[in-house]
Amino acid sequence: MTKKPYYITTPIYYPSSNLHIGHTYCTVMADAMARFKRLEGYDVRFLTGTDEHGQKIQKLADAKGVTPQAYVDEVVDGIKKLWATMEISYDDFIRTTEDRHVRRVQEIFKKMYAKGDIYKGEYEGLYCTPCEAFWTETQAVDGKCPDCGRPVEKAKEEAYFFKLSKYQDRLIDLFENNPEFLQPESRRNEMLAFVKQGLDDLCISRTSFDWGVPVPGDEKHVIYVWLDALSNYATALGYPEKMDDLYAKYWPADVHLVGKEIVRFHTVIWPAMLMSLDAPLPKQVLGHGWILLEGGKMSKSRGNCVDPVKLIDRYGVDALKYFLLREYTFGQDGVFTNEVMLNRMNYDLANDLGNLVSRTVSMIEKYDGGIVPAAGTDEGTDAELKAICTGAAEKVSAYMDKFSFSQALEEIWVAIRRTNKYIDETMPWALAKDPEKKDRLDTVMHNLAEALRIVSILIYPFMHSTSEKMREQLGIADQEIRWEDTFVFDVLNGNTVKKGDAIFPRMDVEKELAALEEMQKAQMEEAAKMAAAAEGGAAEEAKEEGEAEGDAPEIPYKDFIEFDDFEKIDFRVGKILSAEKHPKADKLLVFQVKIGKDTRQIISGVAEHFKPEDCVGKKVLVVANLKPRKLRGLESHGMLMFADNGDRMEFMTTIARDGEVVC
RNA sequence: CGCGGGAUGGAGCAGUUGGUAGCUCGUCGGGCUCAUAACCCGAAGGUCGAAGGUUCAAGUCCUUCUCCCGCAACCA
Repeated sequence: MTKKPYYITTPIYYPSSNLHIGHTYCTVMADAMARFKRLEGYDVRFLTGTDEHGQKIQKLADAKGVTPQAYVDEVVDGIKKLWATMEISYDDFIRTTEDRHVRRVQEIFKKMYAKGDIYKGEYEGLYCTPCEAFWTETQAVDGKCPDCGRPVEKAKEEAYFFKLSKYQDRLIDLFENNPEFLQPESRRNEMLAFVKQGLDDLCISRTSFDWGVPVPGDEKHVIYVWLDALSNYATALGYPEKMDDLYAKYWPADVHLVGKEIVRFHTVIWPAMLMSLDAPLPKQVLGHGWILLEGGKMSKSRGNCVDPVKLIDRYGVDALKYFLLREYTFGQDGVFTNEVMLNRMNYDLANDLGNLVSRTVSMIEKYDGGIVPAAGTDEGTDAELKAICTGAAEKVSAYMDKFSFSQALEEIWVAIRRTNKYIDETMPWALAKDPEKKDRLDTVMHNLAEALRIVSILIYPFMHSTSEKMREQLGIADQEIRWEDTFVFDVLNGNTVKKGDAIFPRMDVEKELAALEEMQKAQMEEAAKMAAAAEGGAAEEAKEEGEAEGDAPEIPYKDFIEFDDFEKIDFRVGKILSAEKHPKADKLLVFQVKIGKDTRQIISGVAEHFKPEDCVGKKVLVVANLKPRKLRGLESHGMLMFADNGDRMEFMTTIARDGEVVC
């Protein structure tokens, strides 16, 4: 009998820094699904990896004074270690810098070129000369380079384009006729709207940096991120050079699991690429939500980042995995707090499951000398217990098919709670006092052991170590774990249980919260230190603390300017007479600033950082001769100076008198 | 009218194709002592953001509105 293939992937992560709990979340889901499908009897292939090219990596490496390869090698090493710690059961880990990938991406490029879907054109964008970087209109903050803050200008460079627009109709068709292709459904509508808006051809090469896969036959170009990165799902299977082995078996992928922020690339660009290649499309793309912290996204510079390794050290892999899978509903954002996590671990793992194992094994040891008795005659409540336990697997499967991890686990816990209840109903301690009821007592003990045996199989895909611990205590560690064994009861007989340590010790939530807070404080202090170090010039130190998404880019020094240039700036002390919100902009504050005899209006984008009333009366540093400019209808005559650490801003205050010159 | 998401008992969330509103925690009361001060039972508590509409029937479909949250715009 040949097993049905099942191919599941995570995104390939960008190793610009260490990963946080969001990446962990995604990978844990993929792992649970992979393990689940294996247990169900599928021939599973689970792919993860890293996307290692691009300008950002090149720059980070430069700043650190190492080659890009050396830089990514180190980070990737860390990522692999994390996955080892998380016991992630991937079958393949692809790195886009690997020869197998580079070669195959070039083949893919050639194929698409031969098909006529790639043409050479001109890429027009905003160019920052010193950084040698192109930015889009939206990336460039206010006509300035987001990296160095210097002005960008419109520029063109020769580039290759993919005729994405050619596939617009087929993509619309895909979304409209294959509701399964993209889940959850809300995302599908979003993408459909996006595609219907009209698609631009996609720029797929760059000449402004060289850390990438060279364009075959035109080596001053490197292939730009998406063509390179998305291809991994196929190149990892050998496509297009070796199609008869893994590719033949596993493509098209059953599931690409991705974060909601990259759904677009996976459901528009990737399918279009495959259409161009005349290759089958993946069966499904699933966009999961984000794990948010109270008060917004995680940010390492704020020090409020959740470090999965620290949580694992403290609570164990299984507890963390359980929490992630149980607490959040797929596709939706969820909020992470230590308290929620600790409570979840206590209630479900320690109280319900751990305690159940503990009390059951104790009783079997006490009443039956540790030997699990054979099945006896059914009575009263036994049938219901059996029905729930043997029926759980089917329900779990149904939920797993929908990627409803949370509900799948809930279903397992229904069985666990029912088993706890069963103990109360049957009152073994009372049975034990009456020798005539020994048969009944044995039956109860047998049934409890059976229930736990089934639970141990059900939880295996989610918490395999815990499953193994349970099976050890139940005395069935040497038996193979098979999904079909959850459908039957009455199989244990005569095996010896052995009480061990609590599989999930109950935690003192108060104490743990305090300890975690302590850790977090240390983390924040460290972050602050790093920031200080960076300001002091040790920019490369801070890079270690940089993070993947949503982080402030690290700030290199600007190029030298002439003294003449410096002299052009007229710094003054100004006193803020009044401040109010800009009526037509959320982020702007309108200040009336007194500089000596002169009072003028200055607008700053700091409404998120200060309440207007808190600004009044401050004496601050002002650039007085900046050319006036209108901002959403109001004129600004100058610029207020702030210290900015990325999250928090401070006025550059002074005790000097307003109007005084700063030199 | 920039795009999108959300609004369900005190808190956090589930609610598949429309058919008596569920779960966990918390609260109150009770039971039990095998067990990790754990377990079990019962109760209180919701006009499912508001208003209309479709339907025999709507948290679930349609329209309008209010309020939150991302992203986008404004950040001299």
